[in-house]
Amino acid sequence: MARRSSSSSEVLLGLLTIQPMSGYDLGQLIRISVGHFWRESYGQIYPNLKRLAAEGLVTAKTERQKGKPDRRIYSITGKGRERLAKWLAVAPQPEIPRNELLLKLFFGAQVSPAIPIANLERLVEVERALLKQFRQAEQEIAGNRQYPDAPYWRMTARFGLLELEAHLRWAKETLAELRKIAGIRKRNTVRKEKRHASK
Amino acid sequence: MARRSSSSSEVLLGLLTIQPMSGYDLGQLIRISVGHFWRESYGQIYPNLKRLAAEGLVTAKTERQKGKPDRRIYSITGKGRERLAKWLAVAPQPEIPRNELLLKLFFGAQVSPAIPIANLERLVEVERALLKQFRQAEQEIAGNRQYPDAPYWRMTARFGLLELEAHLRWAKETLAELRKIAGIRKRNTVRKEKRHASK
DNA sequence: GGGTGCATGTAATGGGTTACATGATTCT
DNA sequence: AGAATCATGTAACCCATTACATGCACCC
Repeated sequence: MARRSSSSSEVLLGLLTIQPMSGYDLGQLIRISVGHFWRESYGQIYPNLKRLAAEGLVTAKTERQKGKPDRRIYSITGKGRERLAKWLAVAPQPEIPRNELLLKLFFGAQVSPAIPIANLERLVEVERALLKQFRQAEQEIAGNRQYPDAPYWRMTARFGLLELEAHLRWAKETLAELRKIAGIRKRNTVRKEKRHASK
Repeated sequence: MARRSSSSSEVLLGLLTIQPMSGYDLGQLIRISVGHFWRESYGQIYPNLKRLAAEGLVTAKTERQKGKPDRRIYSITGKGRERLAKWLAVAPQPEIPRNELLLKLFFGAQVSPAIPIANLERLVEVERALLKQFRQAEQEIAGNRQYPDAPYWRMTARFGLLELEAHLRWAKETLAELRKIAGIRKRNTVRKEKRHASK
């Protein structure tokens, strides 16, 4: 059967250890806290919360609001914490994520070098912006001595930082190589044109 | 509708530019060439080849063998090359892959530091082995001046190498920090025990 | 004799995203 | 007036992996 144990409910349990929250809150928090290595859509969050409640891993209470829709606030239970701890102890098996940029680069010879160059330049732009955000965020978390979780949060942030830096270094060296290839191709083209002209 | 254009057929087209191949061959080749950033299962390859043939992007002929099952050999057509080129020109949008190891580390405070430490040590082992393979493979591709694709293959291999190195550096520094945390926790535990004993 | 490799294919299953529905409030 | 935010939820769809089916040959 090999159920592809998805960890989609476990993120919810994990974040609920910080404090009780609604599904909507969880969605927000996922984006800003673990967003650089984990995504969850609401189409996944809401049904999973229901399942967790049915299993007794979380409890829910409805909070009425004026002008705004009701909120369902979920809290993790003792049983939920046990489940979380058990999941944490299972060694994560290494996954190979798909990387479309690399795949396209792999077939780069099929098109003009201008195309992989443009793709890489776009990547550099995006990642440079991300890097800036990251360094700022790191500073903010750095001073945080409140939560016992803070050191762990810093470690994952640091991962993102180092990976980004590695990507940028690679992109820089790769762009240089691609431009060299483009240069050679251009010179060849020019030479061919000259030959044609002088013929 | 937003069809999540999956690039699953495009890998096949791309690899078929190297030479005509069977679905089985494609599966093998995917694993050894782009395997470190792209996976494809046979349950995906065979139906996709059929679809590509129906669209006229590849042609197929059956090759009889003695003792072994027949092979269906696929070749890319002119139309297929066009499709591939068009796909290559579309800028890949950055994807955020899920990383279970990081997710578990993020919630590391919920359990004994021994657990994230063990997870990281396992990662280091696996990635060190991979790194060795990578360096060997790089050497082999390095001398390859045959294919015009070779430079591009080298670039993607280099990406894998730099990323692995970054991961290992991060793991090393993170393990050190985790061990420090484990040490402090141990000392505290000891002190508490002493206090209890002297009480 | 039993495992592994070659080779193709389909069906079951399940994870996950996107789109849609609803509706009040607040900002531009 | 119209867009965005808050808030929950469901249905449609899609993509992908896994399991299963078949069958011969080769090696230990």
